[in-house]
Amino acid sequence: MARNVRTYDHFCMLARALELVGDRWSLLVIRDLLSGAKRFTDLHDRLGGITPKTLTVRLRELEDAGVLTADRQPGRREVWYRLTPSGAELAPALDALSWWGQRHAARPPRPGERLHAEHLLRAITLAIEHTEQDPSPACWELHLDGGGIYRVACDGARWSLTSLDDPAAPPSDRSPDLILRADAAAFPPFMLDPSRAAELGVELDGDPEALDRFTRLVGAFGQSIQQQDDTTDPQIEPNGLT
Amino acid sequence: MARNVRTYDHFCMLARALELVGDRWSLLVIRDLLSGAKRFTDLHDRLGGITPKTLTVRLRELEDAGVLTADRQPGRREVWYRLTPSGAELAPALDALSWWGQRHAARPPRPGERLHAEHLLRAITLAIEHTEQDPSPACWELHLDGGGIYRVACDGARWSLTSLDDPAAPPSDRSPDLILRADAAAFPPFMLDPSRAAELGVELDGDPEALDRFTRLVGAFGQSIQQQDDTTDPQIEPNGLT
DNA sequence: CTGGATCCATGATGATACTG
DNA sequence: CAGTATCATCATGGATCCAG
Repeated sequence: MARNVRTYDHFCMLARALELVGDRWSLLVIRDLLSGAKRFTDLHDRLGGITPKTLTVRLRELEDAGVLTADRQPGRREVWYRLTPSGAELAPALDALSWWGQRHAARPPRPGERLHAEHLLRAITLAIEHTEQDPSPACWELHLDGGGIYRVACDGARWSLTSLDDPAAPPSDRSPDLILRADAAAFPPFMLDPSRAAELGVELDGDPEALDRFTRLVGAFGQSIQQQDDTTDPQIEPNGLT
Repeated sequence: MARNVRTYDHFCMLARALELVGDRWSLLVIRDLLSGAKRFTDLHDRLGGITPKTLTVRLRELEDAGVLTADRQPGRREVWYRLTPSGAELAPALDALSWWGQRHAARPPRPGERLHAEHLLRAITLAIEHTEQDPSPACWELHLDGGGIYRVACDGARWSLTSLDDPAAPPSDRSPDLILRADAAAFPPFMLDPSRAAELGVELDGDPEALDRFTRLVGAFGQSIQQQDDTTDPQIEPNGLT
């Protein structure tokens, strides 16, 4: 193999980590695999802007680094990329960086900025995780026409985001207490302003308590984003989501 | 200004964070400022391998990003670079990445690899933080001939690493219970194998309990590093440091 | 001396098109 | 679906030089 590994040559664990996952796009590839395995084109779609060549190179580097594996089943065209246990352990680091970004670089989407449902869901899940006091269990199932199926769940302590399109997605340990159906294109604007549900054709079903909690948590996130613009240093306060 | 900011154009808080601090060398600059303010040449020494041009560009970018500030006191030649509160809040993210590196990419120093006392101290502090059960307060002061002065301290819950060469270093809230004096060159080999203290001319003073704890914690770290080589995927177990 | 700036070489990334 | 191929551009490294 002998891939072109740019080193720092420091005896430093951070430098070592960055040699493995610090290249441009690498952490974003890992981000998109945290919710479950993806195919090459799934990743290419979500990573809008990356060229196929760079994506190929990154996938090979991360495979060499032991962070992900490529499942190439004989007789199937598709290649499913999946995090190894080592790669999955990067979750706390990505969450910490994302949470920093959310507090210091949040702003409403800009025109021309790609807005993928999965990234929006990750931001909301992270905000809830960091701000909701005394979380109770939850299981929301989101069916996005043309955008896949996701599960956002809380086990009573931690929240998680899972892509149910991954053929090996772990089964739920509880049935959904809320189901959302929406067009993939309508989903992001809805999440940023849940009051537009009817206008955007978003269907919500579930028991009243779950619906109320969903609307409250998502609404608080949307407001925290809409309040920010490019000139302020945003600060998300631990309130409003309790 | 209009610096050349390479964007991802994703509505994603991780991508936003990486646009600010994800360039090559950026997180290592922040790492070296976490222990206190540094001058240009201090950073250049610790970042061995970075060119002055790249360091200049990174410092300007991070200043624009609000992560650090440059103190240029009139009448003084030195420029002291210091993290802003926003920059200091990156500590959990850097710790998470470093800890991942320590568990998945640890190995003894390679020939030709730069081994700076500060980076070694950061690795040890992090390992102790993650593995010691029920930490009690501690305050170690390390005087390195030609390598500065550091304080490694525990307040009873969290460990910290502070460079006492920073003219604005926060005062200690307790007097040191252990003082180490060593030549800067002798310090890294000593930390990786504390039994070589006499041979390397390292002086240790303090009360017996503190000395015992220091030797135990540092010894466990050194062994966990020495056990690794480039072929194994290291795993640091939460034991031996209790 | 510190804190850079300048010039050039090279490697990494981007844009676009195409293929097994 | 999962990449390659080609070309252009940009970021980084290496070496040297300079002003306060």
